[in-house]
Amino acid sequence: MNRIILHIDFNSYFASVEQQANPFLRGKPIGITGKQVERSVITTASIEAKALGVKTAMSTWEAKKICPSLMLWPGDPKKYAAITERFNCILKEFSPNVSQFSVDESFLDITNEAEDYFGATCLAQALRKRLQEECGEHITASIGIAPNKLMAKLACESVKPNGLTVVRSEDLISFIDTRPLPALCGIGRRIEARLNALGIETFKQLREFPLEDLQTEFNSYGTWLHEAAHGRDSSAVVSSTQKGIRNMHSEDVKSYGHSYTLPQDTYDPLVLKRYLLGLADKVAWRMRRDGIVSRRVSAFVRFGDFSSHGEQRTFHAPTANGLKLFQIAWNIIQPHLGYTPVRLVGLSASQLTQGPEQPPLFKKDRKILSVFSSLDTLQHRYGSGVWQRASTLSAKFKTRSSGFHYDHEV
DNA sequence: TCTGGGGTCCTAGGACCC
DNA sequence: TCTGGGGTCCTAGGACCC
Repeated sequence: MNRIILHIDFNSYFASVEQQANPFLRGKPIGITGKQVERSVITTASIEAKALGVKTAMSTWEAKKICPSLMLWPGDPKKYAAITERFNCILKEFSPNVSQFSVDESFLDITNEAEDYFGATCLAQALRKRLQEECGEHITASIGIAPNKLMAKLACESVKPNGLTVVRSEDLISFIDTRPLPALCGIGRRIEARLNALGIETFKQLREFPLEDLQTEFNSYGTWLHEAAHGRDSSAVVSSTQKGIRNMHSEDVKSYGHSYTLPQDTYDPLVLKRYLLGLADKVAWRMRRDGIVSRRVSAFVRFGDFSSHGEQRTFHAPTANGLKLFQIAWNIIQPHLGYTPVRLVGLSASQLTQGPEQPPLFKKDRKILSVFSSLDTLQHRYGSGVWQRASTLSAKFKTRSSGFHYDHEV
């Protein structure tokens, strides 16, 4: 049976959320950035900013040069995620099969709800109306409808902003042929260049290129490209209704990570330890919240010259203990310090399994664990940021302490 | 005077086991 | 004195997405 898949993508999401919340920002070119506005990139440009040439991933410095009237606004990822949670509740009113693809994109399998493409169009219009009522007129979405996820996303991409495109099975090929290669989710800069090198510049050429030669060049990815050029994609919309947004990660998420660009590049190991421990605690808290433990840590630094270094370590007793994650991460990073100042530190935990950590052997450690359990309860109730290790406070607060005893503190 | 922060998947090669 | 074949686990690195 033919499926009907709907892809929805919120236009200039972070910028629209800010404009909806703050009338002063409406109609103005704004760029949402990372925490350190001056050392960051544009994560989302408002529609007005896009019209003036500002693009996602541009450095803020470059964006300002192109568009001097651009207002830079540090983003608030937690706020956006909370709003996404509300959107997802609305989407579930329209189909039980909703799969969140990113913070501002979701897929819905509406085969049973819509019955045919006319029904699908009506459903899409009703969905959009419902979203407007709930979230306000400044937050708009584009919708693509097609027989599979890949094509629904391609359709959605073709009508930004605020459009609705329906591609029926019989129109798939002619539709694909109107799109450039990089419009497909899965063809990035490198893949495009390699395709071009084979003389492939359009989907028609990709379709006609011998499958075996594609496989020689791209291995299994060659098969995928071949299928995509024919408009085929059999992947299912895997619903996350059972899990809820909070816990949607507990089942299939593969890693938990955080990274942080420092306010200034630094050589100071104490400063780096402070941030790294903060990141480790954030990662550990999310794991405990979701009932997950990890047995692999990767840590990385980016230096002032933008070279970077990272390594992974696997261990055999899975943990969700921030201090343990930190210690492993520090052991990875520490040997590489000292020659070039550090710009960014990051840490990620993977090889995840369900379940509580093995209770520690020693009484002292069990005591620490119970303290964390209480802190987790607090954090659950009042949100993250409700507690912080003394050692992760900025330097001026710990001038009287005896330095940084990361293995003795709670 | 420069480039965020969150993820996923794939491949290749070495170690190790049976 | 030579050295199979299958499988898993681990690390490094590269590509992609938003």
